[in-house]
Amino acid sequence: MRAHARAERLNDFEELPVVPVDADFKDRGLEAVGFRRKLMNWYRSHARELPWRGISDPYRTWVSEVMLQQTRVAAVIEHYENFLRRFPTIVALALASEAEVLAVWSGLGYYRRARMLHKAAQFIVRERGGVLPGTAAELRTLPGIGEYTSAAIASIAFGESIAVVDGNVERVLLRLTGRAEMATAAGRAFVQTQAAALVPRKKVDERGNAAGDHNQAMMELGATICLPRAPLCLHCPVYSMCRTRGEHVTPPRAVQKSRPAAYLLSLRKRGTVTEVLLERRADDASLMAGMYELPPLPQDAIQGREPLLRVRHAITNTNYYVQVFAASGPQDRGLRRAVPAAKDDLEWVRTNRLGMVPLTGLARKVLQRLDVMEVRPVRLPET
DNA sequence: GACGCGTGGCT
DNA sequence: TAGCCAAGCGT
Repeated sequence: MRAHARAERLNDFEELPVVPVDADFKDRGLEAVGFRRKLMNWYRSHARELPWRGISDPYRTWVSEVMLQQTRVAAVIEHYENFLRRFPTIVALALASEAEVLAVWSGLGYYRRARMLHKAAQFIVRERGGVLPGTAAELRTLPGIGEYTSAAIASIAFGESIAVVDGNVERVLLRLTGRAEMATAAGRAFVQTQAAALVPRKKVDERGNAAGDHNQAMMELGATICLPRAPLCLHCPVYSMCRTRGEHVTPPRAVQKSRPAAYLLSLRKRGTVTEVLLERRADDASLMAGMYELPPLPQDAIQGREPLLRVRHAITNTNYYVQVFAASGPQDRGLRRAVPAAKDDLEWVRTNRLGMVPLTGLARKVLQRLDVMEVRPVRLPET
């Protein structure tokens, strides 16, 4: 599929400015000094202000990098501050239960990340006196920290001169070097070499953390300018060095599927407290194991009934069209009996405790939307 | 090396 | 409405 970025983004212009390509870097590689200068000048005036920028606590950098794996910045911002208020240090995280950690992570997705972050914190406290390792090689051995995250933490938090290659950097470098379609093993190896050649060698420059800032600038360029579908080439600081300039194909996306889903909302009063019926997902479930959700209802149980709420919920490539049915009155006993779950998997939970329960994102969304749960779910320890 | 793992705002 | 998108990791 052709990228139409050029035409779409040039409404007010006759054509792109004609700028000669700096050098024949398709074979020789990008000219590093000039590239870095252009990139960093742009980054210093255009970098987004994000809560994890300009901090000096490696633990916070670690948390932010794990949260950012495959996750939008906006979603991370919503959880980052909350998480760090609840678990301000590695020790605090290590001492928490896994359920507490998952409860704060609820809604961020990829819950394995939270479990591995928790396990790594416990390992660090047990084996390393609570101190995060300071090199990429050591970080790489921790659960949940792979090639990308180890390089990101090492360069951003500790100034190590090591190249970071994420999806953004890969896209930027393939396009810059005229290999935009080379999404192969050879292409990735080429990108790694290019990225390594561009990282500043000096640990610290007159502006601060040379390698960490460079890496963040590369990613920022991919995230805000060199976009996957429609790159904003007119705003690109290294346009003059680019071989493709928006003229390249973009890979097709996976097709989306739609599926119906139905859940039961069952509330009961116990004196002054309200309780909601939740179902705990199996520990061996492939998706969201051990987390809590509203009890699912079979489709044939909801025929002819009006839902209390309709929401859409997207999981990977499937859009779930979700209906929630209330069973608060005695007339709805039939609906409650239609829940196929085993009794052991069902649990009445006080609504004022929902913030401490590891809910699935969908359960959290539904309970908040129906005012069963506060929007601010995290309860701080009594201060 | 391929696959499975979540999410929700935007259009 | 339904499709698109976005800072990886482990097996």
